[in-house]
Amino acid sequence: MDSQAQLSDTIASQCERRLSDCGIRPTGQRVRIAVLLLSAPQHLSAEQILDSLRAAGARVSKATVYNTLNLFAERGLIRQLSVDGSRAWFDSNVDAHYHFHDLTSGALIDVPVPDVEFSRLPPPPPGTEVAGIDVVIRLRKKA
Amino acid sequence: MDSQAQLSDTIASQCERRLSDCGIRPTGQRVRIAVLLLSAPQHLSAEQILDSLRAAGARVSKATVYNTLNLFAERGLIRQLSVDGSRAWFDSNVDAHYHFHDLTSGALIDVPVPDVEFSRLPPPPPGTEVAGIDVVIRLRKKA
DNA sequence: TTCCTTGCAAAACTTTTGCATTAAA
DNA sequence: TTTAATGCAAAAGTTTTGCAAGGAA
Repeated sequence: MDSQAQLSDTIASQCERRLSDCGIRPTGQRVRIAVLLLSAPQHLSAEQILDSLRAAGARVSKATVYNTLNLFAERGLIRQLSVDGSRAWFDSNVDAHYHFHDLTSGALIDVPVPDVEFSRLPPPPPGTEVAGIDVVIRLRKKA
Repeated sequence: MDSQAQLSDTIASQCERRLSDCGIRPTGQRVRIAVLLLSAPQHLSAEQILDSLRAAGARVSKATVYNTLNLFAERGLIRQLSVDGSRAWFDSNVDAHYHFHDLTSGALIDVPVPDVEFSRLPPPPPGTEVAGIDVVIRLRKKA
């Protein structure tokens, strides 16, 4: 076994562990998706994940990708974002953070929490409480 | 002509005027959609607008509703929002503002700009400038 | 007439679902 | 063996598009 394969095994093992910890049975497809998505903080669409896995030679169905992403999101392993109306983006960074959205390229860039500070926020309407705050800073090319 | 009809005429005339001012030819369907949407600050989906117009007896097609909403948004008469992945919401309030998003009911509520104050914001990446900032405060039922 | 708008249907796209098959414990 | 996951295809939901017909200038 070369070091590349060994490294992959390690990552796969870590992912299996994370899935198990969340009460998710670490099946082949789920681990593959986890390895792809959880290896680094990133934003991927279902289509990108499907293409990536198939390009790597895996046999995966669209249904499984969606089922898996929804399951991961439900268990808090990933976060589903709605920044543009076109499709969902799946964010492997589940720590609180915000986003730049580059309108030219469509790219999403993480903004760490300490980089945004609110000195005033409205009180939530009666009977409700704040579940979370999403901030999307839209970017265009500088004039 | 009763006062109700007179009032409607006035609103329709105002809408026609706004469309003309934006370089949009004020056709029957466009004015109808403008009257519905621009009469008050609100958030409507394409489907809601279609249903509303048809319930009022108008002959309108889905294609025209979408064409018109896209045209209005392009000209800055309305704003298209992506708060949940399910569909687009069209906001007749184009002044800068933010939103509460009630996760229980799905309702959107405007948050005036002065109610949110940033004491710190990240600098935009090199070569870009901030085109706008969207803030969505998600609400759940209070425990 | 000429250009633009509309309606309808179909297409395009993303996401979900039903069901037979396969894999996991 | 028993339960759950997968693949495939089809369905569902939203939005766009092609094109013929209708309306405005």
